[in-house]
Amino acid sequence: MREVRGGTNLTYGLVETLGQSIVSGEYSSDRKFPTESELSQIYGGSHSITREAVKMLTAKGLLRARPRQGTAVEPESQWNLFDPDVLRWHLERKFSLKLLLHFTEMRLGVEPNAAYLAARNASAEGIAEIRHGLQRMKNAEGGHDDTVSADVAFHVAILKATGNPFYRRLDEMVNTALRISIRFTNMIKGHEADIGAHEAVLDAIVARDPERAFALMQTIIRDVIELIESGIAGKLGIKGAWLSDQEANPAGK
Amino acid sequence: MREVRGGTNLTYGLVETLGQSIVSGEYSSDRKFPTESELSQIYGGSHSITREAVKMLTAKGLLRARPRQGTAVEPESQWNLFDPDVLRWHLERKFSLKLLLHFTEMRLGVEPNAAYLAARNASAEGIAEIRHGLQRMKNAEGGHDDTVSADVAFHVAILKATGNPFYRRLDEMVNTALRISIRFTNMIKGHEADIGAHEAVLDAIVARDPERAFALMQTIIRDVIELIESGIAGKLGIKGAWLSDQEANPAGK
DNA sequence: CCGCGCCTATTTATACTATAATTCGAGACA
DNA sequence: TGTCTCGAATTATAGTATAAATAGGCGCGG
Repeated sequence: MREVRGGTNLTYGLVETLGQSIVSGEYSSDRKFPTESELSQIYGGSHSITREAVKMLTAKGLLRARPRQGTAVEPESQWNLFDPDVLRWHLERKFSLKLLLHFTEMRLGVEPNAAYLAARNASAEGIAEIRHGLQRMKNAEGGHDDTVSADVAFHVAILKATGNPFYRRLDEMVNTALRISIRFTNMIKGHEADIGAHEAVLDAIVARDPERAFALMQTIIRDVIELIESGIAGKLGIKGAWLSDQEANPAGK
Repeated sequence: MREVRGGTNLTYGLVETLGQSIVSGEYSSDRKFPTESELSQIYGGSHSITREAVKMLTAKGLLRARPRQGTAVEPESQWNLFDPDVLRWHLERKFSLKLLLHFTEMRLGVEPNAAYLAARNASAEGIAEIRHGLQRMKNAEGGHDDTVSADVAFHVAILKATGNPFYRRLDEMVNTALRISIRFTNMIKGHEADIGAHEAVLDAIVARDPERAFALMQTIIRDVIELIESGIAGKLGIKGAWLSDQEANPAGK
């Protein structure tokens, strides 16, 4: 998990404020974005601060700046979606089943294979961390820990146990996905994380059985996907306003 | 594929130069990095340019800047590894089987599932693009196209056909992985992309058979992984200097 | 001798002013 | 209607200056 440096100085504060406003849809690629000069007026800070903050957001793919055209929000297809800050700002976005589905489809690609690699590569420390995550999940069931933090800890420990830097770097993606997911499961009750299924994954990892770890994790996540797809199909009484993501329906604004 | 904006102005030029130098290991987290003032002297450009470039690299997780400490390269664990520029700069890094393995393990997580999702979600245009990629691969076999570009086109078309923005955004990761991979396969001859196996994936997608598409793509990539692991185990006559990645062996510097 | 507090120096952070460069849009001319 | 030129809009770059953060060294007291 990356140390967040927002808010400690003016530049980072502006990056945070603008980043959230962009990812949450307040500014978008089909609407006018303030010029640098306007940004300085609206948010305070000097021209230098504004330029530096705009450059940081440009580096993350959120903004583009051109002489005479000014500064604009890039289409979402240009955003660096795996950037830890961009991921985190997604938590400011209005809940949407479509977005949750996309996140969970990504988890479906990543996490079974992470479990597979963890079963092959995990060190003793790695396994201890997964075990700790599971224990936290059990504690959370009794109200002694935070459910989503515990779930995140378990899954992130598996990513780390892969020994692969790319998987490790997906920790923020999983964190964000799970925090969005909890909003969904809170809506529909009766769908808590299945601790037994998670424990089975840990057992397969400990047993150094990659294929089994893969299959078990795949099942966990496919179940979530089915649930989400049920929601999208209207089978769970979820309101239509939560079906689509903000860019998919710009006319709805 | 993202439009690359390096070199068109001083700030972007400096970002490109420093980014390459960092990712290729010329600057690293255990060695002194120039102060802003030194950067201005070494690379030219004013203080503003230097600050803006440093901020951009900070936004990508490559650098950190603190009063009095100066500017330093972050440990690789902090780098935004899925950042398109960071990925591209990996091509400047010395070849390493370990790094290729990491990339390919990531592909193993992503691409079978991309094929699965493409089989479920691909539009007619999406399928046409995959088909075009395959045709390019066939053309490349006869010397009428570039092998790696064609391979990239096929795989990226599948990512796009998923309809999922996260998968779509992994195009640079796959591109980089394949460009590194070609260096390996060029070393050991006799291991070109298996066009038939790729065609079978397309057929499964066209047939809307997700599980089959998944399995076929998984096989393609597992085969590459086995080959890489053979190389790592010394079974292919690959020299030891190419086994490890640059950060894994700082003492070897 | 060790720990704590204070001061100084180092480097980034911020502000400001000014000019240069890019590029879009409008108007004029052929 | 198309092309070219010019002016304006906005970013890009340069430079100067001060403020803020903070590391390190030194001195003093226990």
